[in-house]
Amino acid sequence: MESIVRVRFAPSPTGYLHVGGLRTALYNYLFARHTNGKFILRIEDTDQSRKVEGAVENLIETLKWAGLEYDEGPDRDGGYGPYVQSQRLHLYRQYADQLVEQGDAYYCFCMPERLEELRKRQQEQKQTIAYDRACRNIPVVEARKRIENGEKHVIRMKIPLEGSLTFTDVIRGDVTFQYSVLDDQVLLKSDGFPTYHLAVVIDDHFMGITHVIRGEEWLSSVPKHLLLYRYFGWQPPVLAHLPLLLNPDRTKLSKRQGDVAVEDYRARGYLKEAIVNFVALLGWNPGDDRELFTMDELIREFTLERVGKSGAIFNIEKLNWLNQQHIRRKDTKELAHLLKPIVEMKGIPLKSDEYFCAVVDLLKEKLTVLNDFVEYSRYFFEEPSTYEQEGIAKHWDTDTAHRLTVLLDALSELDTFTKPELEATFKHVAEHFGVKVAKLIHPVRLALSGRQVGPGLYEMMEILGKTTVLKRIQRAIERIQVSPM
RNA sequence: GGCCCUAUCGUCUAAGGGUUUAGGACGUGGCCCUCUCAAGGCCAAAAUACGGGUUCGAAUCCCGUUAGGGCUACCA
Repeated sequence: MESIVRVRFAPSPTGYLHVGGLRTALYNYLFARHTNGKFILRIEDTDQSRKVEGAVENLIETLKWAGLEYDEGPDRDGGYGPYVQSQRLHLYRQYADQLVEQGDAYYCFCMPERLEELRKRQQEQKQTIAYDRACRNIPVVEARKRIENGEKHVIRMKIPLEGSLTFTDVIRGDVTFQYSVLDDQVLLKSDGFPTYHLAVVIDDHFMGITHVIRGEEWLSSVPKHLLLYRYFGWQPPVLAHLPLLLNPDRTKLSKRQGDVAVEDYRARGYLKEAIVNFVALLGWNPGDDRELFTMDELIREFTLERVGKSGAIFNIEKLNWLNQQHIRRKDTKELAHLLKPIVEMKGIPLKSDEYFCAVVDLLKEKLTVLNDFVEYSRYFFEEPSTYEQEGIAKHWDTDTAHRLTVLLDALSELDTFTKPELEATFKHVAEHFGVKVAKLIHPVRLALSGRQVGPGLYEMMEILGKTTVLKRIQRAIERIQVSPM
């Protein structure tokens, strides 16, 4: 069957992909995949003053990293291109002119300074802030003459002077606006670029967009868009306005109150699986108690009907937990592949792939973020440079030195250096001294890793290998004897 | 200021008029397990913003208040 659903993610390239943007993109993506529709990426770069070099590439890279593959976009033509608004300028001009021709829009020659002053005055007098429609009644013939004379101008849409408009939003239900509170919105700026409102309507129409799924900040401009659809005689898409993502203090999620760029989370060692899972759950739930989802499961379960209405705070604690869960579930080889560059970047000498995987397998259940691995695993790759002070005080004394010496002898006798033999040896030596095995384990862990906490000691020893283990215990004994606590 | 949206544990949320002593998860506290740390298991504290209706019955429907948010640009 031919697919009919077409949705788009339409960001402005102002720098990086925001986590709120990621969620919008994700919901669009999930909806498209769930309905066997198309997911389209469109770049909304109509504000020349906010252009940021490399932002588009960065956006695309992050989107792909997160696993949101689009069917059509700037670098993937689907016959509805171009997918960058600055390359569609002729279209906007043409349709803006058509609206003027029809009498649904007009040329406006008001200078920014006058508008600024108007706003200021309205604000002081506590009036509704809106354009006073000074140019609305200039005859088109006269306006054209002024344009020919080189006068700067914009094109504004005509809002009906009275009446109201009601529309249905999939998430919010029926919403009504009085025309009287709407402004004669600028559609085409004096630099020939369209404003968002004109461009979004024209592009969504010509790209065959069936469902507009975007942030709630757009809800109040819906009447303007719907009016444009009516002026053009086009069928408007289904609308779904998503609740906003919030800072811990309930203001709109922003920089300065923590990271908002997806790439920052990526750099801090969060898995794409965890981030996707997490933002999916911010405003949507499957209707039961499940919380851990793969992308495929999200695609299967996602519906707009289960999207909530209220804003959600971006809570890092839950993300940490999800990241931990996804790390534990990840295949060791894949995880090792992700971890390797992080460790390499710190200049830590890696050993064989086999050795590295063994370490990853042992430590993966202890990681909250990937970057934790660097410090958790360091002693597997290089000699510990220091021993934790508290550990020395707690676990190392002259008695220990004596016990370790005996243990060292016993260990050096071992032919196979695996958990069962190690366990038996420790038990045996502990019994010989009449102490608990813990009395040996803790000092040895400190000797081998320099730390008080870590994975199971026998597993650790198995990976480190006999030679390294004996060497490090010997070194610890010497250290204790030099400066006994 | 005006318009619009929203309102259940600290946080994410379930419950779509009776199945509810309002369920789950994160986080927090306790216990168990245990060589440490995690993980895991068990337990606990923790919410329907407030006030009116409608109804035999309201977290759920209506109105108001309050609070928060969004919009109010030749930004998106």
